[in-house]
Amino acid sequence: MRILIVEDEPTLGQQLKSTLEQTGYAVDLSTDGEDGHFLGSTEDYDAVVLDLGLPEIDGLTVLGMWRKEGRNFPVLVLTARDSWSDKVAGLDAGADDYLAKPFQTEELIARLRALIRRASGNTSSELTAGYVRLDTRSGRVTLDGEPVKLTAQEYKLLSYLMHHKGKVVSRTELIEHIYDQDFDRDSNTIEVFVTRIRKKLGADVITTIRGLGYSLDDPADTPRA
Amino acid sequence: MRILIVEDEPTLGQQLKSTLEQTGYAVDLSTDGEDGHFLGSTEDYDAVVLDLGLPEIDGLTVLGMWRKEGRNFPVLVLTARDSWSDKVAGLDAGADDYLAKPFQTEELIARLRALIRRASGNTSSELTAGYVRLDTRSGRVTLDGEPVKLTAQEYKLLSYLMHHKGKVVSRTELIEHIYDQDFDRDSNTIEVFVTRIRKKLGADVITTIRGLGYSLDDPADTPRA
DNA sequence: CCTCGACAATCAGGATGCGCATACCTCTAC
DNA sequence: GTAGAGGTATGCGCATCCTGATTGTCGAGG
Repeated sequence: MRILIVEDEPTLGQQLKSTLEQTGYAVDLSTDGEDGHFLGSTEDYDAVVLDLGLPEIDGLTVLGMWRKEGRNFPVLVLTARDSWSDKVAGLDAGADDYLAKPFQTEELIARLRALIRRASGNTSSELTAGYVRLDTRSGRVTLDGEPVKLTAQEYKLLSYLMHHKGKVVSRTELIEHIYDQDFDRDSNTIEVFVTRIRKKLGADVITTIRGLGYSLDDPADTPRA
Repeated sequence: MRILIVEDEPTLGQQLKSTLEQTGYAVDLSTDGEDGHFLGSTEDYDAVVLDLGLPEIDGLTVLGMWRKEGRNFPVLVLTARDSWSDKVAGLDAGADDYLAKPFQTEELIARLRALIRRASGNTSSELTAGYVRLDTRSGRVTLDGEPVKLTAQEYKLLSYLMHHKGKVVSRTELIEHIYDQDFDRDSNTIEVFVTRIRKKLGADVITTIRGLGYSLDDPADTPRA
């Protein structure tokens, strides 16, 4: 999962970035509205953390522009001001959630998790597909009830696929959402991790669609032929 | 739009109900968890406002039960307690948003609006023509309900035709859209793939218009000749 | 009505390149 | 130093695509 943070205060921004990275997200950080808007318009994010009190361009304006451009990633708005009218304005401008400074980092993480989960149409923090079960909250994966040990990257890949269950996900899409901005796109890492995951969870969890990408299917969703 | 409010405090509940009704919603009000759970399980709501501090059954429990039952209406949680851990628990239990008491009614309305808007943003990505069904999201094709395995090129060709259902598509147009940039135009690949698709989906899905190109027609759209 | 030319459909063999697996290297953490 | 993880490099097998030849079909004109 790839996150964009737009936060003008460098210390807070950096702190957020590293916290989220430790949690397993790929994070891009932008410190002003213009740059942030550009990134959000050109790159593909799973969620955005947006500070309203930005220099030059107001956060609300940036948000408005994104929505006008058709960008529909979930946006969590940070606001220093505590007036509820600002919050309402934010929500009406297309924000999906907001958080008033100061806040607990745990809460930010929980809200991001909820946003991403919701954006993928899931209501529970548990994702399942066949015998595989993934708890986004605890970061645990079980196969047929038995806990399975996945490495960080394996988890990220599997998590992204499970959030987009049933969808064909291209290799580039995976790379874009698992790694941040600059990463060597000509590499076979994805294939390698797919292989490793298959070794741990069974060959049939991830389906290859030759020439298009990968797909994770829930047998329950596939009406028998 | 139909809303369910589960709130044990009668005054607040009634006040919310009338406010929301003035805004144009149809509102059901329940004053305890058990009844509220029953309503949510049996009736069909567009959104639910749920107080966490309920007698008898905890709001979190109710929410958990709903989610387990597969109910996926958006839920906005009300909490008197201000501890962030409760909020985190709520979000992880499947809440879509929360609001801490006391709150401004305007804010509640704005958030409900946002929730409903978001929930209705599910656009299906299915194209159909006769017995053929193509889901652009999952990249899957079914014929009369039966899944059909197409290769990448077959899929691209079919997809393009279905996106331009009823239109006559020339061979050059197909080549230009399926292959990138320069491709040997003197080649009969398109014909080959048309043949293959016809073999898998039936000869009548793609009509040949001699000298012009191909066309994919939906029998439903074609008044009988 | 038949013939002929042009266009379309089909078939099969061979090249391509995609995806898989495995081994190898680097880096970090302990 | 060791162990585990992430990433790179390489060879192989096979599904998939393309090519080119052949067969089939349509339609106009004699």
